[in-house]
This record gives sequence, C-alpha cells and structure tokens, in this order.
Amino acid sequence: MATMVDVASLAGVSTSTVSHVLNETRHVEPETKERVMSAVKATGYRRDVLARSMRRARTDSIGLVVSDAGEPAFADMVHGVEEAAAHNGLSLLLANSAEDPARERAAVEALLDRRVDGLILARVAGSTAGLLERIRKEKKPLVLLDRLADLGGDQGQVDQVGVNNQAAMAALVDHLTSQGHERILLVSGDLRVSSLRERYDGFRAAMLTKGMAVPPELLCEGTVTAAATFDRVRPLLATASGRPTAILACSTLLAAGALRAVQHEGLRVPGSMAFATFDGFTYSDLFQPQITTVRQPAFQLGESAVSLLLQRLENPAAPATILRLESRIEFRRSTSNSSTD
Amino acid sequence: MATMVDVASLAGVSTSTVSHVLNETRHVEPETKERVMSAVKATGYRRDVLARSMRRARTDSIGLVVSDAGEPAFADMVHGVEEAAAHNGLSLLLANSAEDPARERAAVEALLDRRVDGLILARVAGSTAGLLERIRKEKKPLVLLDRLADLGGDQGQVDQVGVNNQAAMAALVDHLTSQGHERILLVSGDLRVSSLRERYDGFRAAMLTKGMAVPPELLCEGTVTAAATFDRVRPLLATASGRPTAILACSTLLAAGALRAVQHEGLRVPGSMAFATFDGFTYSDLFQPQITTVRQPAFQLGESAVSLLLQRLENPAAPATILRLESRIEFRRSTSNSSTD
DNA sequence: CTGAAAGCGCTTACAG
DNA sequence: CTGAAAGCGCTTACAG
Repeated sequence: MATMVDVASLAGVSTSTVSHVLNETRHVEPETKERVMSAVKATGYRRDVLARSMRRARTDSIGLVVSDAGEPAFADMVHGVEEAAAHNGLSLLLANSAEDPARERAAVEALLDRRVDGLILARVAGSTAGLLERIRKEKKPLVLLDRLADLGGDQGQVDQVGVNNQAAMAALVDHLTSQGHERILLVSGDLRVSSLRERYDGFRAAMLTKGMAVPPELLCEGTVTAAATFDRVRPLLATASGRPTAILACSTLLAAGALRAVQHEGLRVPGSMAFATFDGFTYSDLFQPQITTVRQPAFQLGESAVSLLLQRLENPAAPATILRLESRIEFRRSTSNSSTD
Repeated sequence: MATMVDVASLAGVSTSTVSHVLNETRHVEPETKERVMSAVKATGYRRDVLARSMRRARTDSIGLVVSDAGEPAFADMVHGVEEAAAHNGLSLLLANSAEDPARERAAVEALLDRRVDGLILARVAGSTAGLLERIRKEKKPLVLLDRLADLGGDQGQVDQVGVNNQAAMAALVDHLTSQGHERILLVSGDLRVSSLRERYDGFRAAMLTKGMAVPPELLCEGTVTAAATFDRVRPLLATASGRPTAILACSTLLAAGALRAVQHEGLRVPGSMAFATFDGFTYSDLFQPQITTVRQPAFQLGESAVSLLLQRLENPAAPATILRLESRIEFRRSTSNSSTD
C-alpha cells in the first residue's frame, strides 16, 4: 500500500502539501495540486482512515444499535438511517442487540472503541440504566430512536425521535368503540419498553375518556415472546362468557402470539373476534385475515434520528430535541362489523 | 481519556510493560502486573483500538454486506453471522446495499478503509465484476454468502456458502407433478443472481428429467420488483385457456408480485391455482393462503460463512471451500389437491 | 505559497 | 525480567 510519503516524494512536495491538497484545507498552487493528484493516481494511494482518525476529532462514522434489524419496523428505520447517513457523507456501523442488554452493551462499547462520532440507539427492554450514563461520560452525541427515555429533569435531556403513540391509540380506541366494542383485550407486552408503555397508558386514557371500564383481566402485559403471549392470551378466550370482542396488540410479535391463540380457540377474525395491531406484518395485503394496523413512519424516524445527530454535532450545547412523528392507521376488515368474515 | 503513558507513570513502569501486561505477550512479575492493573483501574484506562490497529495486522473486526437485512432470509443470515462473530471475539460491521451496486461498492470501500480482517458478501444482482477483483487486490479474505460466484477456473476460487438449490427445486417439481400439475409457471426473477439462476436451471433440469415440456411463455424471468412481477404475471393468468395450474416463485419478493396478480385475477389458492415459493413470508402459519415454502437454513448459512472466514484467516493458502447446505420444504395447503380452498 | 517537525497512542524489535 | 526508542500514517501548528 502506498503511503502519503510515497505520494509526496513522487510529486516532489512535502506530506503537508499532499495532506492539504487531499483535504482542501489550504490553498495550493494549481500546478502543484496537479502534480500531487497525478502522484496519487500513479501510486494508487488511498488515505488511511485509521491514521487520519487518530489525529482528528472525527471519524465521519456513526453507530446504530437496534434490538432487531429483522423486524419490519426496525428494518425500515435502519434504511432511513442508512440513507441519511450516506447522504451526509457518514459511514454507518450497524449492530443488532437481539433484545439482549448484554449484547447491547457490548455493541455500544465496540462502537465507542471505534470512535464513532455519534450513536443512535433503539434500546432493548431491559437496557441497563448505566448505558446512557456511560455514553454521556464519553461525551458522545446520542439520539434515542423509537424507544425513548423517561429521564428525570436534572439528569439532562437526550435527543429523541419517536411516534405519537397516544394519538394513534386514541384513534384506534375511537374506531373500535364506534363499532360497538366494549370489551377490548389489550396485549401490551413489556412495559419497560417506552413505546409499549405509552401505548398502554394511551389505551387506558382513551378508554377513560370514553367513560369505559378497563377491567384488569383485559390488560395482558409483560410477555416478551410470541409463545408466552400465546400462553397468556389463550385462556382469556377459552370461554364465551366474559370473552373480549376485540383484541388490540401493541407490536408485531405480540400480534403473532395473540393471533395464534385466536386461531387455536377456533375463533375467526373478524367474524367472532375483531383484531388490530401496531406495526403489523409485511405483505399483509396479500393474506387473510386483513388486519387493521398502525403503521409508523419508520423510514422517516431513521432519517430524523440522523438529522438530530447532525444538529447535535454542530451545536453540542443546544437544548435537547424531542421529535414525535405521526403514525398512520390502515383500517382493514379485521375491525369491520359489516364484513361477513 | 487516560492514555498508556498515564498508566505507565502511575504504575512506575514503562509503556512496554503496560502493553505486555494488557496483551499477555511476555512474562511480567506478578507484583508488577498487579501495579499495572490497579493503575489501569485507577485511571479508567481503555486501550485505543485505532492506535492499536495501526500497529497490528488485525483489527479483530469483520465486515458483512447484504442486499437487504430486512428481508427475512437475510435477517436470519445476519443473526447467524453476528452470533458466530461475537462467539469468536470479532466485532461486526454491517452494511446494507439495498440491491444497489453503487451502494454495495461504497459499503465495501468503507469496510476496507476500516481495515476489517475479512469480508462476507451477499452480493446484489448487478454487482460489478470489479468488486471481487478489488477485494482480491487488497488481499482481504472474502466469503460469498447465499449468492455465489461463477468464477472461471484460473481466476482463483473464492470461499462460498449457499444452499443446494437444485435439490430443493427437484423436490418441489416432484411434488407439483405428483399432484398432476403439468403447466407450471416459474417466476424466477433476475438471473444474474446466482441463487435465482440455479433455481431456474434446476427447474428446467427437473422438468426435463420428468419428460415434461417447459414452454417459454411459462418462464417469467428478469423482474426485480414486486410491481414489475405483478405486471408480467397478470396477463399470463388473464384467460383460462393456456393458464398455468401452478405458480412457483423463486423468492419472497417474486412471490408477493405473483400472488398479487393471482388475486387481481380473482383466482383462489389453491382452489384455482397452486402456489409455492422459495424463502416465503414470516408468520405465514397465521395467514391464508398457507403457502408451500422452501426454507433456507439461513442462520446456519451465516454461521458457516464466519467459519469459512476464520479458516481462511488461519490458512490463507488453503484451497477454497464451497459449502452447500440443504433447504427444508414446508408443504402446505397451497399445493394440496385435496383442499377445498 | 510551502516545508520541517512534532505528535496522536499504541506495539515491538533491540538491548541489557 | 524490564525499558528506551523507533515507527505505524496521518494532521497541524509553526516558521519562513
């Protein structure tokens, strides 16, 4: 591999000049510049980013840690981040934490080791409290994505971008109650995940506003896998008496478990059970049942996270920004009374 | 940030000794070692991996570029790679190429710049011939994942891991013909993608073996998006005369386009059209129609790719390994004659 | 307009 | 058993 010294000697200049030409960081005579550039070409020189990073403050790279890049919503967020990063000349280091706090921690440490200029995190459910502290100590710009932090006032705020879960939930409850549903089973998952907590709180608030009861047996929370959700939901559907008339799942995973329970009990959607979910399934237009779904603007969430990070890099002292984008509800037959199936 | 010099002076030793203690690369008196370790703790010292990498041959990191980490099959491969990498103390730099050759090229360059110890690539359809050459020139270990290379003999071989597409296709054709299907529409996509090419070739070979005709109008190839596939497939289903009785899609994306065409024409699966696909949809057990699917052992593909890479790092001169794992076929109602729907 | 030289934080022969 | 010093490949004051 050719080094800068090779280029300099071939061009008959100093390495300072080569560096300045490459970085356009001070004026160089056109003719000299020319010589340098052709020496670069002749030697096939490529700047060593490791050495470069060691001298500079920046690495022009950012890190993204998501709990599972394979989940549809996260996949789109990743795309958004990639697009925006590439657009801004940043390279992206991506890591999955697989919903495992230890993996998440390890991923963050690896990214810090590589001196990323900033971090974007969609944290896992059991994310340790120390993680944000660790990043703050390193003085690394940080943006929280989708799963936000509920920080106390004096801990300092963090830039965050998520969706307006309350509003989406209110609209969904509106829709379901307008169809005459009074007994709605909420499958809300792990409430340590802020987005799930917000949906849970949003549901209760919306029901309260409507003057409707929310009996505890219709709040199914705490399950983390589809299988566990199946086990929890199934008994709730077993007997016709007291059975909910609608199920509302707060994530794709939860929807999968709940739907499996519905089918296991021989109930048809929407014939004998209405069903709606957040996030939902890919290619769902092709399959039955057609499920009413709250779609996040996932791609834009990713893009916005990068924007916030860039702003933060520009202006480290600015107050934190908290962005809430609006979701879109796709109404389908699974919550429609007029349907025959 | 504390540096090695800080640690050394606090412990009253040289930086050599600190380095050797940290790397366990030469014997150090237990008592000295102790002093160094407590100085490390006291200063909160963390080794600078950039500086370290600059002096060493290795960065203990590998790069993975996939065409879309959000597609189910690729998502599982990514998980396999991550798991195996973590297990071997390697950190993983992941990049999506979004089926765009330019993005792929940029991703590879970024990874080379970061001096990954090796690369794993699931290449895009239009991947430039120069890409492999570029990596070879850099003398970087490389493993091809899922989408293999059809290299000429004297270009030198590359380590690769994929599935046995021929065998899976033969079994599928066996299954369909045994159900009485003679007119099978093959939706094969972009034949520059080696796995799709293999499925295409496998189909023709299997049909030939059965002594069955493969009329050109039942070979739908070259489409890259679901929308384009829809447009190509729809007219083939428009009139009952000459309509295929079964459709075989070679990827999730192609299946989506074809299925949309089937539904647009008002045909029911499997009532009026049998349907099978490679890769398939997630959570497909929950939805109708239930589609016969060839599942790749995607996670294991990812793991195997890392194994091959590690072997290559150990032994750069060894002949290339080409690994073929077996897929599993999930037979479902979409290809079952006895079903009423 | 350009160059000589220090320095980023490590690793590793070389020497004792 | 340990240390002084060179060097990895850059960037950047400093000097002219």
